[in-house]
Amino acid sequence: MAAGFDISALNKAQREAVMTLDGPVLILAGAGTGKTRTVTCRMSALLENGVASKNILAVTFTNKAAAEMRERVMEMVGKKRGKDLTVCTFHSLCVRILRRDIESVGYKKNFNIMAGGDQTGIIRQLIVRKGGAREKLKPAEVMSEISKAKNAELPLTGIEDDLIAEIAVAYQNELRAQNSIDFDDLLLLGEKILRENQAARDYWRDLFRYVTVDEFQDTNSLQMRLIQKLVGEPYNICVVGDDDQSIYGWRGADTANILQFERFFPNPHVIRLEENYRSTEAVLKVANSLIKHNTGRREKQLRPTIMGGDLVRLVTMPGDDEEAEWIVQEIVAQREEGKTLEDFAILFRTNGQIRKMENALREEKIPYRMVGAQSFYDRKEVRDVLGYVQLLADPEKDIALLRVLNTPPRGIGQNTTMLALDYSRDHDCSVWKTLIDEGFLADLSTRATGAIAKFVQQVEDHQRMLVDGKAAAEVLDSWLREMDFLPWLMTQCKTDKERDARNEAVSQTIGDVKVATQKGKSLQEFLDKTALDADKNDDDLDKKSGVTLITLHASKGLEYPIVFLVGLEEGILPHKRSQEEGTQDEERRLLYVGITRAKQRLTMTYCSTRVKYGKKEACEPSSFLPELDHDWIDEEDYDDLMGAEASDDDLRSFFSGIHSALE
DNA sequence: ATTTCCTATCTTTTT
DNA sequence: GATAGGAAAT
Repeated sequence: MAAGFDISALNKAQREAVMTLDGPVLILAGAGTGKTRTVTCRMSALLENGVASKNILAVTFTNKAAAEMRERVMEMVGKKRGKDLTVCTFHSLCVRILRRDIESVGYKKNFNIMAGGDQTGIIRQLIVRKGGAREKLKPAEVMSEISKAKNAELPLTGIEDDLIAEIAVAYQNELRAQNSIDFDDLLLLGEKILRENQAARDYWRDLFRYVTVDEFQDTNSLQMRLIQKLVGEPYNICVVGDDDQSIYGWRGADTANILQFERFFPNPHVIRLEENYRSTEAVLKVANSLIKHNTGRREKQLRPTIMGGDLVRLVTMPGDDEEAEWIVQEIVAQREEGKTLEDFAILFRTNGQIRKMENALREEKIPYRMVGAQSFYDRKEVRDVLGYVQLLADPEKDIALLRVLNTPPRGIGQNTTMLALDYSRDHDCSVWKTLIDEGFLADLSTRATGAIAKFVQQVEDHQRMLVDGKAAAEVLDSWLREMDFLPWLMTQCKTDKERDARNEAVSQTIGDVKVATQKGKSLQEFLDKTALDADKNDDDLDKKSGVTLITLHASKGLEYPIVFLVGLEEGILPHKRSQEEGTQDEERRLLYVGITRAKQRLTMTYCSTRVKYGKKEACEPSSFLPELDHDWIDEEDYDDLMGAEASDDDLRSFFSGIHSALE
């Protein structure tokens, strides 16, 4: 028996989960109840009981969660035995299914995954072309309608708004013409293959005999259907979830799936984990008092194992400046008590709230790490570099070609680009083919043809270097040098900080190419991975030290000794939009998730004023605040706190500041 | 064709 | 208060 796998360390319910290996299992795991531990132990138990690692599949929602789960199982059973485990997201699972059999649903094998900015770009173009610009149609709205239709298995033509339907159909045609699919197609086609192609279904069912789905409350109906197709008798499926932590309703997640589960997979073994090992009683009392205001949830109580604890603090701030400054001061003060920066997390509802906090931290020279801000792969310079990689792999991918055609500027402007695009459409060929087409070049000015010839030459030269066996990363690097990409990029930057960040991003991308190709991956495989790896951040987050700044959404599954939950104002949490859409329950769950991240200390703040769009506006306290159990809350006011501290702590730290400055 | 300067719009949350 | 997209100037 491998070390590290100790069943006696588990409680009764957890042990039951670990020992029930066959048949459908539904684990209802409240926040902080040792869910990950239970699931990883259960997977180790499967291995202990002789199930081959290649027959085990665990599906998660983020790549990060997948990596973490894999690592923890490996720790328990050893690298060798866990080697062939499949732990991945729904989306990467579907990529595997599609790579094998996509031809049976009418796409070519070397399909392309369309995500992020490229997707928005296509939609934006189509909005302009179809005349949606004057209706102020937003790409995000169109995308969300398309996504809804796909997830509900409805035809795009059935979208209610005629204009959006038209754009949606055009969008799908565009993707099809590019042999590209988007995130939703990934699931849609994966499910379709499993449904229609019996050989494929048999193959995957035979391979994955034991399936685990993490964060089950976040599955949408399409993912649910996919699971159904993937898991056949004897239904060795285990799902883990908590309806109180369902915060992705806007992406189609449906807690009804937890109920559905019992219909699709008969007589599941239901196990409830309600004993919380993470937070103090005070934190849990407040969390429970909030969540019980939601209707239609499975009644459950998180039972504390750590009794008492500091009262939850609720501090009223005059404005968002003071909020940021005060929190930073708190961190400084508590650090002196021996806490490390990694113990602190600041949680907020919207990304717009980050900046003030960042500035305040930087002023005090406190390092911080950010989660859930802009995705690495959505950065302009990274997508440009990836565009060039795509060109090396296949110049007929129009989107990539158009993206870098004049980036950096090389004399192929809007006019020429539009002409090329029209020509390629008329002749039903790729833009690349157009650029090397005599018939097209004949009508252009010598200046334009010269610029195009030079570009085409570059592409061909570097493709040849690749064929000649030169490493892809080197080819890419020399090409970027040849076109003075970095110098040009630097001129686009305003600050040194920006220059550093972009420089770093570019060299990291080149490094990523190097690593991937050294591992024997093709360039196309590398590009696929980047498309799915939306949660990749600048550096490995865990390696970075400092205070964590994180959105409530991104914080799910994480825990911190000391949590600041900021901006508890009506319109922010609950978000203004949720009132219009009637989704306050989800906002309440979001706050619940935030509260239950805290292990020891929780401080919530709200501001009487906040700067929005550069204008100071008055704010109301969040309507959730009166719902909280005030027996466990200590209400404080910024002015009182500062008044009191100025005569005491503040002065002391002021003088110690002077003291250290003189040293 | 490219740069620069102005203006309208924006803020949920993400695989 | 940033940023993207458009008009005007180079």
